[in-house]
Amino acid sequence: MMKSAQVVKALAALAQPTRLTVYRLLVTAGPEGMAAGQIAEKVKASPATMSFHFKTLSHAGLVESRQEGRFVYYAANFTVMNGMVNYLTENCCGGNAEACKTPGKKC
Amino acid sequence: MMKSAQVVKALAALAQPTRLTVYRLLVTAGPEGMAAGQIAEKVKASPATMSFHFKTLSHAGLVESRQEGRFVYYAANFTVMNGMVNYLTENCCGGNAEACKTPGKKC
DNA sequence: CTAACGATTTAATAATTGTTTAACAATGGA
DNA sequence: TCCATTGTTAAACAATTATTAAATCGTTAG
Repeated sequence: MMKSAQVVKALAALAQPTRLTVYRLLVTAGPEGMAAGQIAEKVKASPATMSFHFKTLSHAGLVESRQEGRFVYYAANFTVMNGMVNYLTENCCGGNAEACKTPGKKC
Repeated sequence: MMKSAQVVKALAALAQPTRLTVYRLLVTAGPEGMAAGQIAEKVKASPATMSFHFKTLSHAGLVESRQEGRFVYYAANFTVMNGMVNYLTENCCGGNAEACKTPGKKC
């Protein structure tokens, strides 16, 4: 089970428009990821701002990076996000799915 | 489809230790929810602080409230969280599940 | 080696967020 | 009605966060 502090960190990392866009971009890109500059261009942010955001996402464990020549590639890591979702939905309705009267929710 | 701004708001609402605890408490409590004071006692926060956090969660659409006598009951609303999760995982690996090499991830 | 390119770091600033205290509603029992 | 109970609101302050500009680090082509 993921620790509360790590979940908070992951949620905070995604709770920012630029980072949320970046993360979704990387989710779509798949395991190969994208180069930092390529992402920066897509989201229209300066290199320094991007580095700041990448650091936040990395520190939260949501993305991983690898150097390839002069480029740094970033790729999404789904493990933390899955852990986050599981943490949030744990013991829904006291573990009793039938008690869950919220329409559209599959406990 | 949920809008980016709303997803950011929901993520930000959950990206705080006290609010995350409160939300999980309400997820476990189910549709009946819990009284504000009962929650405050559980998470050891002052009434004013709780009101501030409830407002943040409500404004994000993550919880709903109803008055019952002198008590205000709060209950989790799963629709926004489901929308949030769908927004995050949309188009994983370019929509090609076989391209998803991340272990443990079910695209 | 030198210069250009891609990205990160640092320091400074502006904006946002969380907590506290005190004052203010609203409800219901005596 | 009076008063205790339950929560919310408002103002002030400390702490955190996002952005910018300038300097720096690594890599590779010439």
